[in-house]
Amino acid sequence: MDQDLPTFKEEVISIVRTIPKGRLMTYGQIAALAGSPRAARIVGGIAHFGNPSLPWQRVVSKGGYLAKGYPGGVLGHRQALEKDGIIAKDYRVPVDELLWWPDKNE
DNA sequence: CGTGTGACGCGAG
DNA sequence: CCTCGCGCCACAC
Repeated sequence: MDQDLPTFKEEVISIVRTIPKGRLMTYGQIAALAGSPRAARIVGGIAHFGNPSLPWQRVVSKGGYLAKGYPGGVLGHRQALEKDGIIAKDYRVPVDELLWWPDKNE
C-alpha cells in the first residue's frame, strides 16, 4: 500500500464519526487525538469542507462555545445540538457534563 | 519550495 | 465581564 499513513484530515473525520449522540468534543481535543493538539484550526477547516454527513454539530469550541461558521451561525448550531438532545444555554453548552472522550467510558 | 489561510486557543489589558 | 492580538499548524495552490 502506498501509504497506510492517514492524513490529519482523515484522522479528524474518523474521530468525529465516533462521537456518540448527546456528547460533545472540542476542536483542540479532536486535534490532539488526531496527533496535533495545536491544530484545532485545521479541524475547523476540515469541518467546513469535510463530509457533511458527519456530526460536526457535536464539535464545539473550548468551553462549550458554539461554532461561528456553522450553517446558520451559532443559532443553527444550537438548534442542531438540540436535535441531539443537547440544550445550549445561550451560545454555550454544558460541556462540563457532555464532554466525551474515546477510550474512556461513555 | 514558499505563501496564504482559518467552524481555534489563550494570554493580557 | 469584554475586546485585542498573536501563535499555531495541516493543507491547497
